[in-house]
Amino acid sequence: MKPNANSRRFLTLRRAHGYHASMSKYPFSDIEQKWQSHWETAKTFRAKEDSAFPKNKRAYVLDMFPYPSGDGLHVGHPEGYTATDIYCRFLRMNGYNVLHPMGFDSFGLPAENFAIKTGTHPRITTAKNIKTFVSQIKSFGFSYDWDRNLTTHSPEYYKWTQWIFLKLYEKGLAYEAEAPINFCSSCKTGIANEEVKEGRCERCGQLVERRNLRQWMLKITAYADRLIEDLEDLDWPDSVKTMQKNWIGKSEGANVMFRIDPSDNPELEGEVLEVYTTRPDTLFGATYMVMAPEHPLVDRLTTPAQKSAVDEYIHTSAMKSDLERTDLAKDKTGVFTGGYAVNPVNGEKIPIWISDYILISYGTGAIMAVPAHDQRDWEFARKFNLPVIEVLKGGDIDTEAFTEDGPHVNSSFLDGMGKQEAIDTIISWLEERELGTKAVNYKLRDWLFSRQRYWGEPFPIVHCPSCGVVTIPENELPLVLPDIESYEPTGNGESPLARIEEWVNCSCPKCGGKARRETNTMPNWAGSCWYYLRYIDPQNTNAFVDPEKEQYWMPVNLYVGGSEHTVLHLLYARFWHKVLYDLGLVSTREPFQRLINQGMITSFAYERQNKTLVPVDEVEETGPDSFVEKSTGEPLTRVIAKMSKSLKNVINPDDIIKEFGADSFRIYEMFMGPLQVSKPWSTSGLTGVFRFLDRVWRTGEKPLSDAPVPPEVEKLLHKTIKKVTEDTGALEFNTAISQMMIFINEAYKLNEINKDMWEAFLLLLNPYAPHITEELWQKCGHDSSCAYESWPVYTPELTVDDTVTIVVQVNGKLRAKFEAPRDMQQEEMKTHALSLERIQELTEGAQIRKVIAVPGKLVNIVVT
RNA sequence: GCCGGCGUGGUGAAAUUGGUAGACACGUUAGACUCAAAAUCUAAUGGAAGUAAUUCCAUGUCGGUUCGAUUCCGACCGCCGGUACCA
Repeated sequence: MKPNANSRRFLTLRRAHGYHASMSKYPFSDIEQKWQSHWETAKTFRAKEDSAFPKNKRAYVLDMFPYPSGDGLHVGHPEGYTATDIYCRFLRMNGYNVLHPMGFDSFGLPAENFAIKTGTHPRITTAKNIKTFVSQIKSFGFSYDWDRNLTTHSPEYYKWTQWIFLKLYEKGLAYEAEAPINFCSSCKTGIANEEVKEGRCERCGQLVERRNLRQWMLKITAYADRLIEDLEDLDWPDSVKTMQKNWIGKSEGANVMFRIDPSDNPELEGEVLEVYTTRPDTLFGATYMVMAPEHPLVDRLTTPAQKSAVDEYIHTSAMKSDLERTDLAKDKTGVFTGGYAVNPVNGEKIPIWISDYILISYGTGAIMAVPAHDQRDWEFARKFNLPVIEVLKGGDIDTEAFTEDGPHVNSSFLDGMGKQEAIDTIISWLEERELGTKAVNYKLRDWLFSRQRYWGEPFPIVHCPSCGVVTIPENELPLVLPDIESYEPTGNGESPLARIEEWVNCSCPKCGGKARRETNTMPNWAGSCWYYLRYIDPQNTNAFVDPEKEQYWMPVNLYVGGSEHTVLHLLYARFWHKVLYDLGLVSTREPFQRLINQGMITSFAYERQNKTLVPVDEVEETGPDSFVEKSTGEPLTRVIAKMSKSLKNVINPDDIIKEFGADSFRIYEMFMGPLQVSKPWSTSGLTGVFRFLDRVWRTGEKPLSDAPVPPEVEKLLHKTIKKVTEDTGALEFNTAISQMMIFINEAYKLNEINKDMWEAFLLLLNPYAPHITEELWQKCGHDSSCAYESWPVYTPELTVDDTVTIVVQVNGKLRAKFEAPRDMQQEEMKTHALSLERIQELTEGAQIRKVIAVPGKLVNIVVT
């Protein structure tokens, strides 16, 4: 998974504010190193499949693994990782057996592009980057079971990626196709529709062109219905479910056969043009047909008189990129072919046009146009003066197409019916006469599963002149990626592997004759489609996962990652998982039971009047919320933007840890706001949590004793336990932290600290700030880690106050307050409120219409 | 355009089975400590008026429901993310 932003050293506004963490005596650096190496050598967080834990006391908590880019970790990564780490530590202390692994999505283009530039083998670059990532991730003190670490580029791992591909192939879900694909001339590779952003390559920004190349495709469309249906039972955000549904884009309608009129060209006798429509009920309103320029019938339908115009149109649309084709959307273009079709319901002869607003890849690549009831058809008809026939009453078809429901007119046997009834009727009518069928279409296309690249999994496939496509036997896996001399693509669209003669030429596993290996490699998504299963049993050499272990841990109870993977990664992984489920290889229908998208960490940026952005180092703060550009003095507005190198607002986590410590970093990222929303980084905000931890440290230096806890502090402790327990379980870390701040602000005022109270607080704080709390726990006289201590419990009676403040309102406005016992009854509240001097003043002379009392809250007096 | 999300102090934010708007934190101001500064500690801090008690205004805008709306409903405005003629 690729990072969105790149980390780079950045001098923060911290110095301007004069705050420097090293001025304090809290020795975070020593403590953090000490405990990190303790956890590592003691293997504190190793997960075992211990049957003593019942199923409901096991938790699989997963982070989306990173692509190990050369830029290292940026501040966005640790946000999700910290959240899951806090949750895991919390669960362990609550008696759960927790599986919490980390690994690397280590095949991918950047390492290969670097190889092209420098000649360094991607394996070397990747290993180096992973080393950096591991040490960076470890510096946060996350409680991963590092023994389960995996990398998708290692042969031990991709052996099983290849093995799963063979299963897909055996099931008929992988096939070859010669298809026009998006080709990036800069990456020299084919790319999926999903990787084309606004007509440009998502990775390099190059305009994408179309090319015909032989490709491997995965039949994800065969699972479209189940991918929609099974969303139902998942504990995922509704927005993600909706996006996946929209992406799959199921629509129901009918395929309708239109006979081609052969009167001008006898060769067309018996030829049929099939269209897909969601509105077969409007068939009587079809006044023309439109085919995609790429439609196979275009050539034969075109009359000699129209040939030059049609050829030219086909040529221009082929030259257009997808971007241009869609950009010109508002202004419809098209050409008449000269051919005619016959409307099956009434025998009318209607002209056939071609236009690039019809996509060859959707439906049948041709439509019947009903301009009265489809806006696109309406625009097209208006431009080319084609007739418009109203077949549903209710709209004004002179101004726009009417797409709502209404009674049918001009439609013979459908007249008077509503939309749904007419659809059902016409479909049966068509089916009886074999002129059409009910049909379902999806926006989802099959998954283009090959890349003409080096740094990916080789396909376990051989092409034999006599046997055709032959799979490599399972016992010969992995098919190892060979070393090569040059990483440059061949330019004709083949992968660099095609140049290694001794690798490409092989013998056919079936007939032993001369054969050639498949030279495409798998896309980056392949490895990330099943990594969560391999963590369960990463060393297994006999199977991709042991079934018993799989059943022990699956499904993933909580999956946390960025929303950029909402559609693709999550859809692809669900697809593979369902295939494995159908093969009886995994026990759950879905891989990820609960999903959370963490928000993006953004940054402040400064905008000129003309909406251009100024790099942070060019900005001067002249007052509260007022900023000017240093060089020009132009006033600037502070806005929120993504971190970017050019704006110089990228934060490097290493710098922050060095200056403030990992515990501060962890708590700050959680304190910024709710996990799910995006929030701007502010280093000055970080000082607040640093002060909090420093205050914890100083409180820990006070004498510990068994001195009685003042009653109000004891109550505060129990309220804090309650709030932190509830909020941590609900992943509402920001409010839990705020409650712990409230507690420490009181506790540090005491001269002596009660040991039991202090230990309870340390355990509450431990998931958030594991290093400082381990150290303070040890100072309390314990000689082992507190990672598996029992979570503190609160006494419910101590979490509520005996007296509450009752608010008195007059006509809904706050006018007075009084203290009352928590259980004061409504009548007494009313009497007391009305007796208050202030209220008597305000209600004097007025008529009291009504008095409302809400126990424990307020009294509202309505007067006129 | 469509789909999804979000609009609260100078800043990050809190509070919703409808019941004290602004917890906690940053910043700012004043004070203590200090030769001085930093750090630390104490206090104040939504806006306006008033010596004060207190009053008025305030959760994007307008309207509705209600004794009472940041919370529910309707319309609109703005921002962010996704998507692109899917017949």
